[in-house]
Amino acid sequence: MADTTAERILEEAMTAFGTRGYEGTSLDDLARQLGIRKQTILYWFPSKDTLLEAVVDRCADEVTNRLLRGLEGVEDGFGRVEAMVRAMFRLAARHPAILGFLREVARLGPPSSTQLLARIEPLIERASDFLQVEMDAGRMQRHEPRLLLLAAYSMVTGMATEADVLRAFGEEPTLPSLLRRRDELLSLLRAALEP
Amino acid sequence: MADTTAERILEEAMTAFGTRGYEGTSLDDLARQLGIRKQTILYWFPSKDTLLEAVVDRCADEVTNRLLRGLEGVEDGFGRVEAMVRAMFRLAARHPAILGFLREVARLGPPSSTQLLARIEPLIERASDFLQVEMDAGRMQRHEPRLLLLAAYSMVTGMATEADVLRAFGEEPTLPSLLRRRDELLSLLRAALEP
DNA sequence: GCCCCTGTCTACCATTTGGTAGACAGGGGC
DNA sequence: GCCCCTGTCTACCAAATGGTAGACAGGGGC
Repeated sequence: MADTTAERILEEAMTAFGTRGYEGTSLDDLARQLGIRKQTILYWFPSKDTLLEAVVDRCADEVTNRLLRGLEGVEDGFGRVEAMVRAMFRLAARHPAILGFLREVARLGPPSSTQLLARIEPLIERASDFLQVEMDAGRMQRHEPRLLLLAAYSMVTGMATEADVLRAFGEEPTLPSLLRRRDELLSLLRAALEP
Repeated sequence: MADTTAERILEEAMTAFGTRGYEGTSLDDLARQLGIRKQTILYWFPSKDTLLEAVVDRCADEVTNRLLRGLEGVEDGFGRVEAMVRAMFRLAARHPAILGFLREVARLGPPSSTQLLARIEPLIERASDFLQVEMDAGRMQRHEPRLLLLAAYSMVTGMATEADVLRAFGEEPTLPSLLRRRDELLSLLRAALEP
């Protein structure tokens, strides 16, 4: 958020990597978009790889914070699932490229994907444990917790991004449409989870 | 399938584009992997863009055929949903890169994404109509048909690909694991759709 | 035997890319 | 006033990339 040069570079790089891809983004393009020279980027981040690592870290932080804040004060069973979905869609609305970046990192594979996942794994663990407890207590229909999470994650990233695919499915990349998609996804999850 | 040079190039290009990305794949790499020279590729496909278009067409054909064949003879309500999911997972098992390629095309945006979607749209239309009929007849829980399709599509591509993400969710990229993911996804869909 | 057509290759080329070397501006410490 | 440190820039560079031009091998038609 601070308007330092390094921050501005990170922000723009995340957007660019998330939309045009890592290999599809040249340092010169990035610099032009920022109104600076490529060498200034290389001053702050000694190589393109280093820049990617930094963006990954920043992205992990943002996702983590957003999810944790979304969960604050929400205690009951399905409410917590709903809170997480809402948090992710809020993220997608405010910063559309971030989910695209997540997907790009997954595609790039190690070492970036390993780095990102190491940061996110605790969240997965926690969510998985929570689901297990709820299911054991009979407050949710039984499913494999981790696979359920994977399915939910796929749905969220898919439904929040993929502008062109959306168009084929009759959706416009607008905010009201995004909210409709969120509500539909919640309705699906509710049908699949509530007893 | 014919072992002509053009076919071999298309096959290898789909795999490469789907795993390393379009910009991440150079014609020289591609040629090396095929044991030929780059100029032979440019003989069959006058430019990299042209090659991409051809791969998109081929991919659309393959997905269409696979889905239509999967649906043959399956008439009852949820059975058709299940048949489509099974067909997609069969595709993923036999040709893992193809779903990655779908995703890559979505990321690349127009004109490739437009081209692909124009070919697939009839399928979406048909599936959407079918779901609407089933819901109207009370044989399925009510959801927005097109959004439901989008969610299902996202889940399938997400759960069938993303090897590294899978690892974080405790899944190995093996065939038995793939089948477990398929069954879990079907169980989710069943819970959300059957009355 | 000759010709031409198809398919692959060698030889290049201009542009782009990530990265290095070093000039230079400006501002604070002393 | 001088120094040094920080941050940005100009000037390059070697490698890689998509693409062009054209040589060449071989096989079928006649």
